[in-house]
Amino acid sequence: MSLDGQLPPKMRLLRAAAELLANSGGAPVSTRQITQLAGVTAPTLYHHFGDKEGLFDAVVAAGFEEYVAGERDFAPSGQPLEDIRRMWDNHVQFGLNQPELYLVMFGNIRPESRPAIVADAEALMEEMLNKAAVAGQLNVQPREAARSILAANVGVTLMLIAEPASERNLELSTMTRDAMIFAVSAEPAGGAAPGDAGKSSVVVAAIALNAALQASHSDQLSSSELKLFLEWLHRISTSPAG
Amino acid sequence: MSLDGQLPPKMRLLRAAAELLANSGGAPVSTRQITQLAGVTAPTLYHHFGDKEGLFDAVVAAGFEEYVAGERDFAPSGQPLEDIRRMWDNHVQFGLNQPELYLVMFGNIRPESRPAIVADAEALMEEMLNKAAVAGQLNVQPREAARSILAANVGVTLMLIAEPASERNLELSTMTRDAMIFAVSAEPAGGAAPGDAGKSSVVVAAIALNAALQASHSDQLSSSELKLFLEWLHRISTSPAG
DNA sequence: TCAGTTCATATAGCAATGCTATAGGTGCTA
DNA sequence: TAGCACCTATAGCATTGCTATATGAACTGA
Repeated sequence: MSLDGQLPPKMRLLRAAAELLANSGGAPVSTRQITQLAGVTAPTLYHHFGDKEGLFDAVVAAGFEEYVAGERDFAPSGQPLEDIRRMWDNHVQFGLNQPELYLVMFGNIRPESRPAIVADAEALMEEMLNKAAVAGQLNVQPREAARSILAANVGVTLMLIAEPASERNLELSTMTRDAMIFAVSAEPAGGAAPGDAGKSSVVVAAIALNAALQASHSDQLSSSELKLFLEWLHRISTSPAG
Repeated sequence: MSLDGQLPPKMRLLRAAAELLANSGGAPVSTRQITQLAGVTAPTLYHHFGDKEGLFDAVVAAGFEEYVAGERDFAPSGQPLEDIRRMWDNHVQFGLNQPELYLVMFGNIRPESRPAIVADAEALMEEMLNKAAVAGQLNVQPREAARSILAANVGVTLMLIAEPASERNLELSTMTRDAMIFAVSAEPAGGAAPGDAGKSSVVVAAIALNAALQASHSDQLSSSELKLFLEWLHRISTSPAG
């Protein structure tokens, strides 16, 4: 029942935890199950990982590597928004392929304590959205867009995981995905802009400018400065004289 | 330390569980804490609720009543989509006001076992969206729209709960909300339709027709029938002769 | 009035959980 | 070989959810 007898105990613990987590079918996984499968006794676990949560965090870190690899492993298509779509789909697929791991990563929410993984995922998406912003394809700041899209992405994935596998309808995902991307994009395939339809191309240009500044590592506008900047631009673009 | 000595033990257990849950700050709540605060011993709990989860479900049911009351307690504005916005905001506010309860209700996801509460919330939103559909304001079937909007709504609320209270930015909510509502609505304030911009008013009319049939309690189209129906309509509306 | 039945609560304790105080190897450097 | 740091095991603690069993109370039918 022990796992790969010759690996170091730390690795065996990691693998055992990952395997049990993946096959637990939602049931909680005990430290005793893990240590037994790893062929190790309890203090070894706590020596290496401090906590049960510490061990799980380590498993999650490995899972996150896999997730990030999936998010990066397609060549940039040159159309950043298309890449965002693929990121979304990859996110959902990762969640459905490894629901237990996904739930540990994204479903273990506690008030006022955000899992580090969420911040990382946001950064990943923001990075991609920055390219869209530089290309003048974004309606809002990349950070806000990333947060919004990721929130919807997580929500959809959780819903799909919660559903019986036979009833899962990926249309929920694609529909929500396109809605979110359309909402943040400056140039929809159809024509007009969403929501407050007054958002002019000046705003888009300003966001693109800020993103470009950020990409060039030069001094950039603070969020409050950008807000004021946008306000001025908006006033100019809608003034009778302008 | 006991709670309202004269209420029946069942009620005392419910109140004790609710109170501990609300003030636990995310820490797990034990049955011993609950029974002690309720001034009752363990078997009483299991006699009335069977399970710890059974007790929590009962607490959730009470919380859900409150939630539903919030969702219904504003007069229909005559603009269903505006009511959907209020439902969304009420949902988020409920989550932020009672994060622990919310997490038990919507955050306790397990693979392939969807909390009953989610289905109820979906039904609630679908009901409202039906009015929009009858009014010809919907781009997709009410059920799909409800699922999509609710998924995003839950995702956003979970994100906001996970954030430190000081950093919470409700713009994330309003932005995502408007994006989702815009995506499912037939007549955006601006002009064109989202995504596949080819969706004609014929589709909207068909959805409105189906919703009206459903509301009138007469025989309605099955989802597969509707799909075929829509396909025909689409073919007609895009045919050279039409 | 009183035995019988049912409901509701208490006593005491079980198995499983996460975790740890303490001690025992094991391999290195001096 | 002595000393030292690192890693692991024995054994056990407190807490967890839960229950087998028994006791009390309230009602029912004769």
